[in-house]
Amino acid sequence: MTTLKDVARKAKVSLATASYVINGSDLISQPTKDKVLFAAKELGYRPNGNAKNLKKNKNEIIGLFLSGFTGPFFGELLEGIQDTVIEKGYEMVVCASDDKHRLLMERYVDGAIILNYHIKDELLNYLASDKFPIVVLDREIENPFIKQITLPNSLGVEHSVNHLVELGHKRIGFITGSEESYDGEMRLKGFKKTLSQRGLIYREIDLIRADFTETSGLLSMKTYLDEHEEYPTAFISANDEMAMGAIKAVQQKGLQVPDDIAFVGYDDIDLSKHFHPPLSTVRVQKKLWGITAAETLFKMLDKETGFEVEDIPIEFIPRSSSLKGGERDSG
Amino acid sequence: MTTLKDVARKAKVSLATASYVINGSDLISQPTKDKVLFAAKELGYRPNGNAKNLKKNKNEIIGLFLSGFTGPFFGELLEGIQDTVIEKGYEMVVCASDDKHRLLMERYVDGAIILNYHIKDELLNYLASDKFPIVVLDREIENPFIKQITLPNSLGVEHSVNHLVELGHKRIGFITGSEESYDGEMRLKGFKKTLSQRGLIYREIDLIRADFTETSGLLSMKTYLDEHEEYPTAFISANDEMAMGAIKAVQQKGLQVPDDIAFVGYDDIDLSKHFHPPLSTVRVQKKLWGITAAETLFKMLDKETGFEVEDIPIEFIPRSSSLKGGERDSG
DNA sequence: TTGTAGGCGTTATCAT
DNA sequence: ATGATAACGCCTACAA
Repeated sequence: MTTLKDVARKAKVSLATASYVINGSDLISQPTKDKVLFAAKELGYRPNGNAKNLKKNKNEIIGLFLSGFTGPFFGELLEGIQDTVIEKGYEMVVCASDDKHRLLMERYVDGAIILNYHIKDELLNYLASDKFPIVVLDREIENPFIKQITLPNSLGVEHSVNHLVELGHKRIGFITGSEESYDGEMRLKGFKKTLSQRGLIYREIDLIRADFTETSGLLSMKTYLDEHEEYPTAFISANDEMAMGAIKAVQQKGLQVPDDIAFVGYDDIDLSKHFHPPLSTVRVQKKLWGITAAETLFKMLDKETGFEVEDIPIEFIPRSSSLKGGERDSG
Repeated sequence: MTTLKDVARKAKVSLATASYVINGSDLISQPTKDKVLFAAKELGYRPNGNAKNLKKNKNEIIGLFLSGFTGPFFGELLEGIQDTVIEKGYEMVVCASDDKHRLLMERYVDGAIILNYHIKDELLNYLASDKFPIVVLDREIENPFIKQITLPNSLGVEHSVNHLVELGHKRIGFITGSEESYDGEMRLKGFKKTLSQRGLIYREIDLIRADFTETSGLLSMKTYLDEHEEYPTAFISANDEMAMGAIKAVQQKGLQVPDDIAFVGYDDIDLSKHFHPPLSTVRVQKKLWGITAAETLFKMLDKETGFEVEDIPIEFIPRSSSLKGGERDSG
C-alpha cells in the first residue's frame, strides 16, 4: 500500500513537505504542491486513518450502538443524529455490536450513543470517562460521564389513558412488545400508573405481548380475540405498528373500530393519519430525540458542563380510531 | 488515557510481557499473567485500536455504505451481512457517508459494501484494489476488484407482467420511486421490456413516480386518479409499500381491488400477506442478498478467485390483489 | 520554503 | 519466561 513516504519519494520532497501538502498547509510553494499532489494521484495514495488518529489521539467518529437491524428501526432518530454529527465535522457509524463490543472497547469512536439492551450497565460504567462520553437512550444510569436522553413515555401514555377515560372507557387493555425494550416497559408503567390514578384496575389478562411489528400486533390480537369471551372497550398500544395490526384483526373478526373497540397507538408514524380509521396516537419527535442525543454527546466532548437537557416534546393526537362520530363533531 | 506501558510499569514487567499477557500468549507464567491482568483492571486499561491496526495493517471491520437512513431501510439485508461478518470474526459498521467519504478514503474498513448512489463509480474505481475489495449492490461496474451482487429485478417484473397479461390485462401502469434507485430503475426497465415482448405498449402517462413509501404511494395514486379520466386495469409497483398506499387511494375513491384495478407489488414484505386484499408480489430473499454480498467480499479478502456468484432467487406470489374470485379458485 | 527527527500505542523479532 | 527495541504511517515542533 502506498504511504506518504512513497509519495514524497516520487515527488522528490521530504516526508514533512508531502504531509504539509496533503493537509493543505499554505506554507508550501505552488510548484511543490503540484508535484506532490500529482505523485499522490499517480500512486493512488490514501491516507492511513489509523496512523493519523493514533497521532491525533482522536477519530472524530461517534458510534451508535443498536441491538439489531430488524424490528423498529428508528429512521428519524438516525437522521437526527447523522445531521448533527455531520454538522460537527464528525462521522457516525452504526453497529449492532456482538458480545465482544470491540468497537466500543478499543476506542474506534470518540463517544457513543447506546440503544442496545445487550450492553450492560457495568460495561458502560467501565468505559465512560472524561475522554469517552456516552449517551444512553434505553436506560437510566448514574454516572457523571453518561447522560440519558429518554423519551417521556409515561407522560404520553398518561394522555392516552386520560383521553379514553374521559370518553367513558372503564376497561382498557394494553399491547406491548418484549420486556427488553425500555420504552415499551416505561409506556406500560405509565399505563398502570395512570389507570390507578383514575381509579381503574389493571388486569394482567388484558396485556398483550407482541414484538412491535404490525404483523405481530395482528396475530396477537387475533389470538386474544379467539381466546377471550369479553374484551376491553379500548386498547392502548406501545407503538403504532402494533395498533394497526391489532385493528386489522378486530376488523377481520367483524367488529367495529372504534365503536366496539377503540385504539390508541404511540409514535405517530407517517402512516397513522392515512390508516383506516386514522389512528389516535402520541406524536414523538424522534428526529429531535436524535439531535438532542448527539448534541448532548458533543457538549460532553467539548467539556461543557452544567447544561440542561430539554425533554423531547410529545403531543397527543386524537383521531377516529378512538373517537366516535359524535365525539369527533364535538371535539 | 492508560496505555499498555502504564500497565507494564504498574505490574513491574516489560512492555513486551504486558502485551503478551493481554493477547493471551501462553509463554507467560501464571503469576506474571495475574499481575498484569490485575494492573490492567486497576487502571481501566483499554487497548488502542488505532495503534493495533496500524501495526497489524488491518482492522477486521467491513463497512456498509448507505445513502441514508430513512426510506426503505433493508433490515433483512443488514441482518444477512451482519451475521456473516460476525461469523468471520469481523465487525460491521454502517454509515451514510457524506460527500467526503472519509471512512471509505482513510482505510477504516478492510472492505466495503456499497448501496449509495451518492458514491460515484469513479471513486470506487479509485479505491478498489487487491487489498481493498468492494461489493456493489446498486450498480454495474467493470473492475477486477469490484463485484456486483444485484437483484434479478427485471426477471421479477417479467413474472408480474406475464401474470397480469394472462389474466387479460391490456393496459398496465407502473409505480416507482426516484430515478436514483438502481433497483427501481431496473424494475421499470424490466416492465417496459416485458410489455413490448407481450405486444403491449408502454405509456408514459401511466408511470407514477413516488418515493418508495406507503404514504407517497397513497398520495401519488390519489393525484393520479383525480387527474385522469381513464385508468389502467392493473398497476405494478416497484415495491410493496407503495402498492399498499396506492390500493388505499383506489379504495378511498370507491373503486374495487382487484375488480376495477389489480395490483402487484415487489419484495413480499412481511405485511403483504396480511394486507386487505392480500398483495400479489415478487418475493425477494433480502437476507440472502446480504449474506451473498458479505460472503463475496470475504472471498475477495481471502484472495479466492474464479468463484461464481449465485443469483438471488425470486418467486412470484399471486394473491388476491390481482386475482378475482374465480381466478383464485381455479389457480 | 523545506527537511530532520521524535513520538503516538502496539506488536513482534531477537536476545537473554 | 521475560526484556529491549524496531517498526507500523503519520504529524509537527524545531532546524536549516
